Amino acid sequence: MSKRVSTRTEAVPLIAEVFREHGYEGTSLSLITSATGLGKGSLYNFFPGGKEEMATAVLDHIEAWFAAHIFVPLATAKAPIPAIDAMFVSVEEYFLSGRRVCLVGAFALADTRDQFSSAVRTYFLQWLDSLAKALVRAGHRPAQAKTLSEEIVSEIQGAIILTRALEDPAVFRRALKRLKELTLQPA
Amino acid sequence: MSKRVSTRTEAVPLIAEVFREHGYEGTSLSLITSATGLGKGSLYNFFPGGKEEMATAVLDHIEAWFAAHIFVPLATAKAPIPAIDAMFVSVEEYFLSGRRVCLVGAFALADTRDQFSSAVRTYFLQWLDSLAKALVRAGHRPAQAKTLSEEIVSEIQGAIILTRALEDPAVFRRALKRLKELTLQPA
DNA sequence: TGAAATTTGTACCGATAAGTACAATCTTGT
DNA sequence: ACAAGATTGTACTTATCGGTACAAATTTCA
Repeated sequence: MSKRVSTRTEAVPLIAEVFREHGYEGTSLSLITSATGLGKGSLYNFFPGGKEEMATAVLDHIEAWFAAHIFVPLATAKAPIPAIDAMFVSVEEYFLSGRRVCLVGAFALADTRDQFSSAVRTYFLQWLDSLAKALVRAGHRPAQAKTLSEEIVSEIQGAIILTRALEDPAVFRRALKRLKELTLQPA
Repeated sequence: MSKRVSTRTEAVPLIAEVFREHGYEGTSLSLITSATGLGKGSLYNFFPGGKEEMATAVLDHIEAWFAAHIFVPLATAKAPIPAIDAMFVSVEEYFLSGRRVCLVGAFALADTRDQFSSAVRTYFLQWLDSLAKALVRAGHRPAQAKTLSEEIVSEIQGAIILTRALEDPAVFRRALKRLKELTLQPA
């Protein structure tokens, strides 16, 4: 249980995992304490705003990770195809072939959507935008790139749900394979 | 708030809506009381097993609705194409163009997945299976029908997430349109 | 109508929630 | 070494949670 952690920075990814597993409402400070080894004193020292500030920190951390590993490469890499391929690899690893929940997606479904609407919206807008940019550079027409990026991001989210529902990671891998092929056929 | 309801049967859809809006953990008996007008006495009279039995009743109710309106027509209708078209119409209406959460999908993401794993699994298996059957009758090859049904069900779930994240029902409608076109092209 | 059974409001239970207060303990810079 | 500041464990508060007990009210039906 306790990972014995001692800084705010180290705590954030562990807290993220608690939110992923239990959702925002289902996450209690005692769960966070047992996941991090941090007592209330430390937690409220690191996050004076309590649970809400922890969730914000987690969402920031997630966005930073995706920006660095996915959004920026997609939007700026010279070669778009390798960047798109790398996205699919990162996505498969990050979401553990669909067994690991996308916290931002989960927040979009619950009533946390309203509380964290800006972070949720930004995350998906950045993903859609950067992916569409890469698709355009890969030879797709702008309108098609927009449609295609929406399809890809949607289906990644849906494939996580279906994978977890059926407890079969092959569902997720098949979805990624299908989506990857879609990116290779500029009309 | 209070809809003033007086039977178990009438209560179930109202309770379903509470679960959809707040998730399982976020749903409290007091929320259910204010949504239905039923006090604890009545609630525990109708649902002796408490919150868990309410969720089970809700899941059963949802499955029955989908079976009657979607799964059975898909699996048995003489003409598969109209049944598939009707599915898309029903889905768009039922999920309010993506603004309304799919409770079963949401349960698959949270740790409720374990508690209600059988209901969650069955719902999606029935959907996949009945849709694949219709696609086969519509001229798709069995393997392709299976893949395609997985793609359709996944993306419907993902489109709900994306629609809610961006607060833009057009996302959902575009996804449905795209998916519908996919069903019309047997290879 | 009146007895039996069902239904329901209310008071209560222990557990746990988020958050606060603060003294004790550690770090740190000099 | 030692004072100032940051950090943290512990005890506490208030609120709410899911659930139980049960008497009062209502319905049922002979």
